[in-house]
This record gives sequence, C-alpha cells and structure tokens, in this order.
Amino acid sequence: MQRDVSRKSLTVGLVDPAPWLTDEEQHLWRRWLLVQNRLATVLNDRLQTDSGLSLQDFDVLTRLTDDATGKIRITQLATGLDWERSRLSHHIRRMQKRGLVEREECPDDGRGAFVVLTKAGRAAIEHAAPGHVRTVRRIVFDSLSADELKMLDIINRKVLHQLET
Amino acid sequence: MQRDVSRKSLTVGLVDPAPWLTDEEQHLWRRWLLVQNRLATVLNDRLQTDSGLSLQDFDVLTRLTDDATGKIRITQLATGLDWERSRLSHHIRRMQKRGLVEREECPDDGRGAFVVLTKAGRAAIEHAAPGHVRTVRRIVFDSLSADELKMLDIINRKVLHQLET
DNA sequence: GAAGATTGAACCGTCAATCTTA
DNA sequence: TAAGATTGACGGTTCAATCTTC
Repeated sequence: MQRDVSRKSLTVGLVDPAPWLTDEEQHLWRRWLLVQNRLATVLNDRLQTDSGLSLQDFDVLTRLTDDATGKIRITQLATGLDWERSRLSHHIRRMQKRGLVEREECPDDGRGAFVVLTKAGRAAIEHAAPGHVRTVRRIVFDSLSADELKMLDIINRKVLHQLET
Repeated sequence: MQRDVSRKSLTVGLVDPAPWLTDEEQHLWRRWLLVQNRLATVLNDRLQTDSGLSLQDFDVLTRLTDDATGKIRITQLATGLDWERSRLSHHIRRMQKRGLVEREECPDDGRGAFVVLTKAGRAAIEHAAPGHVRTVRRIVFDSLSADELKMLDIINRKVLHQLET
C-alpha cells in the first residue's frame, strides 16, 4: 500500500513518528465517519418532519414503552441510553415542557425519581414508530445481505470491545 | 426469527403496521448506534486530553494541511467536511479566537473568503496527529482483519448510497 | 461521605434572516 | 436573482457545582 504523501509534512522532523493512515485506510475511515454523521442526520430529519420527534426523543420514549408500567428510574434510563445523567435531566425537562413525559417521586428512595410516559407521549411514539422503522429498514436492513449484517455486528462488537480498553 | 413481543403494544389497532425490528435486528441496530456514539466520544476525549483539540478542530486542520498553501475557500472546506456553511463559519470564528486559523479575503471573488492555517494551527495538528492516528489504528485498524475492513467499507458504501435516495 | 438528581454556564450545531457582491 | 458568507436565536451536550437523601 502507498503511504499518503500529501501528509508527509506532518511527520517531518519527528524521530519515530506514528505511521499515518494509507490512502486506502484514510478513505475507509473518512467514509465511515461520513456514514455515521449522515445516518444520524437523515434519521433525525425524517423523524422530525414526520412526527415532530428528535432521534433522542424517540430513544427515550422507546425505553419507556419497553417497560409495561411506562416509567423508569432516571439513572437506569440514563445507563440504558448510555447518556450522562445531566444530559437526560435536561432532556426530560424539555420533553416535560412538551407534555411527552412527567416526573414522579420515588417512594422507595427519597433521592430517586421516575420518568413517566404520558398519554401524549405514548401517542407520539405510536404515531412515529412505523415510519421510523420503515426508514431504518430501508436504509440498513433492506440494503444489506444477511452475511453483511452478521459481519457488521461482529465488527461492531470488536470495536466496542476495543473502546473499553 | 422472533418478533419482539415487548413492542407489540405499539402496533395494536393499526391495520397494516410496519413490521417492527426483530430482537436480533434491534440488538444489532442499537449496538451500531452505540458504537457510533462511543467512538466519537472516545476519540474526542483522547484528542482533547492529549492536545486540546476537538475532533472537529482536527478535521478542519487536516483539510487545511492537505493543501500545500494551507488555505481553502470556505464553501469548498464546508463541502469537503460535509458541514453546513454556517456551522463552519461559527467554528472558524471560535478557532480564530484561539489562534489556530485566520480569515483572508479572496481577491478573485469579493464575496468569497479563505480560511488560513496559522503557525500555531500547524503546530497544534503536528503535535496532535501522531497520537490521534495511533488511537484510530488501535481501535479500528488493528482490531479488524483485512476481510472485515473490506466488508466494512462495502457496507458503508451501500448505506451511503441508500442515504442518498 | 457517597449516590441520585438537578442546575447554570459555556460550548456546539441548525435554521432562518441578513448582508454583500456577482 | 443567485451565490458566498456571517449572524442571532434556539435547542442540545458537557462539565463542574450544588442539593438532598442514604
């Protein structure tokens, strides 16, 4: 493989520079970043247009419908979403203002709190889900073969594992 | 494959609901989103700690070093980064305040402007690049086989293509 | 003191409006 | 009128500080 000569200047003068990415690696890497950004943007825009929800709203509401009672402890929800607690707290405040969720005190633990799905919140996700699922299906699952999907998941497991070190 | 029964409630009452994702598909999909978020977070944190640059700063500076003159027209840079022009404009202002880049008028086109790499900007990316490349190598390229990398790029091409429709 | 949660400040990204020049 | 670019307002995210309860 060819080294990327356009970046030679970055390594001049260094004794043992880290090897830069090859052209091929760099194209792969940039394309990957591009897909990540575009995917989030497209999904968000569709969802927003179709149902007035953001991808984040959708994720929160989905977790709430996962539970039969429609309510979850804040920290548990934050962990499940892989969000910081403060991020969730801010987001809940904004969703509450729009009537999608409510807060509720926790009887067991005076420090704790629940997020509760409202009727409007349930209606919102029921309205949004079919279209969103169709979009995800069309962009991801319908355009990749079973083998590709399997390999993609293996790759993601490996990268995730590497991210934890 | 099993349908995800926990989500049955979302489709009750709809005549021809879009099929929800199967359990397997949903795990794959959520893991993919998780990897995207974690990857960006980890790379950003490392870069920030090691060199005081954000991933976005790094991208901008890299594009500037790609050009031998170290300056690019705003719109061209925005296109290359796949950013909105206004986003780039805001970002350039913040980077300018930190001395990493400067603006320069365009002699050919009175409306246009260049972003120019400063000495400090060049020093910053030369300092940041080796560590960042090492991180990317470790997390992505070293942990995946040649076949997996090839497949990953094919997958990304397909998804990207699907995103354009 | 530690855990659950919220808050405010600062920064980032998007959108619509604006300004200037072609 | 359209293209290049900037701006201000607004919502989203992080970080550190805070408050309460365990």
